[in-house]
Amino acid sequence: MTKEAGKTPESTKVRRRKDARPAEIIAAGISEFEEYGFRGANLARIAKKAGIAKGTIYLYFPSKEALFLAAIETHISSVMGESEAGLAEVEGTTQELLTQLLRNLYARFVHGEAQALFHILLSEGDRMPGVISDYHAMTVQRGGTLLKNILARGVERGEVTPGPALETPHVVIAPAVYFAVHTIMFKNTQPLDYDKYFEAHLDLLVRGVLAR
Amino acid sequence: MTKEAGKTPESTKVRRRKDARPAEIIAAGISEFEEYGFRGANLARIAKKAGIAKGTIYLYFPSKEALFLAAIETHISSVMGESEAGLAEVEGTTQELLTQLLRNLYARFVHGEAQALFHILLSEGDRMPGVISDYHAMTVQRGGTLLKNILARGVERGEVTPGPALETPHVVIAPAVYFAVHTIMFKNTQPLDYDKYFEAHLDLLVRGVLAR
DNA sequence: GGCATTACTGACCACTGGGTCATTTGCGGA
DNA sequence: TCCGCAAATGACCCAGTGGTCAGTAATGCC
Repeated sequence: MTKEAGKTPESTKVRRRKDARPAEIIAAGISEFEEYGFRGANLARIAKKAGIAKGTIYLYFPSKEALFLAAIETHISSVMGESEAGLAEVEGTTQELLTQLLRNLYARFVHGEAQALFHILLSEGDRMPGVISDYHAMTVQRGGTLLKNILARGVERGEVTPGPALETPHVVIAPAVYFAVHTIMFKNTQPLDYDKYFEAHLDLLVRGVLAR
Repeated sequence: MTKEAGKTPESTKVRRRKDARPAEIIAAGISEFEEYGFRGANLARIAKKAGIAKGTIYLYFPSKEALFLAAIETHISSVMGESEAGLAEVEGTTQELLTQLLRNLYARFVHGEAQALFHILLSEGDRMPGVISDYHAMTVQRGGTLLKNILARGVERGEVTPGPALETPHVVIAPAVYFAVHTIMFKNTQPLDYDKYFEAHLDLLVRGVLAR
């Protein structure tokens, strides 16, 4: 998902484009950081991807860390912005809402770029508590609230039976995170069957496991 | 979790102990790799922890990578060995078995050293497909089989209702993995309440979420 | 066209850290 | 006690990389 995306098409000629640079550098940075993480990322390579000299990066960002922060920040809002599409508004049974929410979650989290971001933050989040907080707010926090609302409404409608699991909605989406983790670790050796897994996840939510 | 653990108590005196060295170096390596991961680990620091000179490491291991592999291998079998204690043998209802299995899982995975191992492999597993395979076999594979047996027996007893979730037992333990992931990422900023979470997990298994 | 401004360059610096090896030192045997 | 070997040392080597800066050239103004 990288390659020669945003460089001047023709020319080995130098161009002065002060206002376009930062975004280009950030784009190159995102692709680099996604692929190699923070430590593994290489400034010379980022410069190459952006079609500029290494020194130019330092005209716009004071350090590798600063570029990383800017890139992550940009990436988070881009990735999260997409998934904004008002879910809570949709009418339907709780099961329909949940299914839709989960499909959406899996789509971005398992196949999309959200997974790379997750991987980076999981691996190297220690170095940037601020970013971690933002990330938490935009994912866990927001998703949790949304889920709680859906479930609360479900209880009112008699579609959901109250219980501890509703106050800790984490457990409801946990299997999706597990799927992402499993994919990251084992995709090359022991990949999971997506359809089966998704069905099992839904089944768990619908009826639990133990007979009553 | 490191510090001056396993060095010769007294002395700045050099000692020749060919047979004890590898284990000491591995021990120091484990602690270092746990704290910094592979890339972040520093050979000089490992040597210091082991109470030897850097060069000595290379008398026993040809490279940083080799030491890492040896350390991980040792660590995996130590961590996994502990949890061997035959669970499948215990008599009791399916719910009791599941509860016990989960308690055990949480205990090692959330508080124990298994989490550090998980974190390393998740972050830097790409570089070592062999280790990843081993890890998969010793955790996912084995745990999955165990869980399938428990659930199958539960079905026979009429304690478990059959369904897709039983063929993908991943979803059953997924919340535990989620907890570990959440802990790794957010322990300093947004820690979860363990007891509540555990209860919610169990609740999910017992009765699902949606009313029938 | 000439000039001032400044975006841009890339050779260079400084430092880190994995890996080497000539030298030193502990130790067992004669 | 002395010798020879192998264990251990740590100064050194060098590749990789974040960061610098004197010089270059694009651009806009007169």
